[in-house]
Amino acid sequence: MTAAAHRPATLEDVARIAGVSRSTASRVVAGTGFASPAARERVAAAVDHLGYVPNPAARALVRGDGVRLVVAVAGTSAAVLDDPYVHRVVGSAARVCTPAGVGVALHWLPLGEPGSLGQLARDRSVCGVVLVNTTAELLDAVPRSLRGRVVSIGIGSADVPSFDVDNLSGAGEVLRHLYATGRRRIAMVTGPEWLPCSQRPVQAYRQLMRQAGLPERVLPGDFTAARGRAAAGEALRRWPDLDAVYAISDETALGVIASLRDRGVRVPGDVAVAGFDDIPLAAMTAPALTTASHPVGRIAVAAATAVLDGRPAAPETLFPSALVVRDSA
Amino acid sequence: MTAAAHRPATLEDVARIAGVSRSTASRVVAGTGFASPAARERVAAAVDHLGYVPNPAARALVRGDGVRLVVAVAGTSAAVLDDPYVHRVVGSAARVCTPAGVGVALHWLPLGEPGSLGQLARDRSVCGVVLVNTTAELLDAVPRSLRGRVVSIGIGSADVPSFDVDNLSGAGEVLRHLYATGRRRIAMVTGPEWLPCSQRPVQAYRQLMRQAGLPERVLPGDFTAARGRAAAGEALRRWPDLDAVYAISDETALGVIASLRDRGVRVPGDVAVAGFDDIPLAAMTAPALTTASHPVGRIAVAAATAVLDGRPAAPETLFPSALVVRDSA
DNA sequence: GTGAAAGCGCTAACAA
DNA sequence: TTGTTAGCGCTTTCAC
Repeated sequence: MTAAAHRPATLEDVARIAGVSRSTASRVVAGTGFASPAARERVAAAVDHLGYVPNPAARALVRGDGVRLVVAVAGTSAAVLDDPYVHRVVGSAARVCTPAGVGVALHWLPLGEPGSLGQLARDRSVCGVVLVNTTAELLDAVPRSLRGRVVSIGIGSADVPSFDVDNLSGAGEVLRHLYATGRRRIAMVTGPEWLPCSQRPVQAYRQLMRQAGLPERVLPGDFTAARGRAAAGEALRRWPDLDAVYAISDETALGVIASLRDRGVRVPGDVAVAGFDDIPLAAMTAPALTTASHPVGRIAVAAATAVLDGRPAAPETLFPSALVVRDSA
Repeated sequence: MTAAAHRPATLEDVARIAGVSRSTASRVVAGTGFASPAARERVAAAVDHLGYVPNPAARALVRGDGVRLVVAVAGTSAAVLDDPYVHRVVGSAARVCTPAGVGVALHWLPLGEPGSLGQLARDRSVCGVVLVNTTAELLDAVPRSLRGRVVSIGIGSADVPSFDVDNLSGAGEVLRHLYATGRRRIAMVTGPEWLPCSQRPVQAYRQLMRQAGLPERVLPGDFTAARGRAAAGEALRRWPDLDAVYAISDETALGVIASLRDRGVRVPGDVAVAGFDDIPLAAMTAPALTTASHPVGRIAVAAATAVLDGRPAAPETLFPSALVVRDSA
């Protein structure tokens, strides 16, 4: 790697220096096809000498396989793109895509406008799509041409493999823990109503409550701490005998705790609170948060890798969620 | 926008349908150069009819301007790429780059291996670089060929415009607040020692302590909550008369508070604790965290936009940091 | 095993 | 104002 040539080297330069044709140079650089050991060596030397770096855009153009992986987030407003969860997904995806010479783009998918997916499908620079917060409606609108290069973090469909945390059993574990520690008046703060993947934990909740003959108390949420604050007040007002709150996000749970504290309700003494995600700060709060783990990074990596590889993925890949018992419940 | 043609339309198709040449179609689609109103209209109709989406990769190839914006994070290990702060930067950058047809890539820049920047400079698919956690050494190693398309979030140089929070005055404000509320034995938990942009707050600290005739007590940190826990113990051991801790990240501050609480030290009664960033959860903890705001998203957006635009940016753009007084100090 | 040639989708001179 | 021509950097048949 020589000092910066002012114009970055191209494969043509490499070929010339190595005394071979561009085709041969291409074969050894891309590691595809045949080449004599001698040629191999001389090309390698030239690459090294020139500090040659292949241009993924040119390669993608000729092979027709795109240079951008799109993370497409469904939601009611573009504000969903500011969500910390989304940023974690994008960050992890970017890390995986970099070695492949692929960049990550971040799109908002307006609910009820499934047409925006067609746009992505017709953009030849898009090598694939990772859907986040999908709905059944959106899944149905996935164009044929996207098949095999689209996956979903959340619910999936026949055409769209899904990667998600096993939130059904995760929720079950948390709820059983609440029950086992004597809680009987358990309220749940859910995710947005339109979001299918937040329905699973609700199912788990309803089922368990029914089995145990306990009242079902569900409050809609949106994963934010602010909503947690509000929900706690509402819960207390509607159900004064409340002895536990299960929130579907750690942020929300912390909001619940903050609100409870402000009102002089002790946690976990009077009311136990549990969350979902196990964010790093969950261990630092007072009381430390009881929650269930959520390997967002690993899920995003798996989803992005599946798109990049282009191999047919399993219809559903579930990542385990583990109960983490701390102080709040 | 017709139902999905199986093969996405190209400019050629648009031109044919519109009955014009490819160049004319290109001119009206790209909005560059002349075209008669008639041509304009027919091309627009064809685009609409075909659902044509331009291929940014092809465009970038011919214009020589790259399809990826690289977020390059310096650090001692690749683990820096998992940092929530980095993810926020990547997420915000991705959002800005998407309309331009540019994807975001995430690179680790090993400390002491400035050569890795050359690699990026020679990759023609890279339209620009946003440096994060830069050092002077790295800045000096920025290749000429990157000039005009590289910026830094953190310290800058003659060739690299910097975008950063005004952490000097932010830190000053926090420290003055601590002093004004009667704290006199103030310890500071800093960022990594090799990281220049975390030195500014330390300067502010040392200067203020000196002016006030107070002891200087600095502990190295790494922005994590875990380090905060450890640092609190260390501080208590070395300086039993401690009455305040100023941590350079909210996570660290929350770790400090957790550790203090475990040891029976009351916050803010015995020891006040302040942080830096104002993460959303800072308002939810007990006690709620006193801190200074840090508009990471806006900074990242400005940095990415500057790279994308390619216009010469001001050598230094400072974003204001505001003191947020809550309960912990 | 290797090279010549064609072309991915697009833009930018240049001519008409 | 428009079309023709020549590529951008790379991969990939297809002959040799």
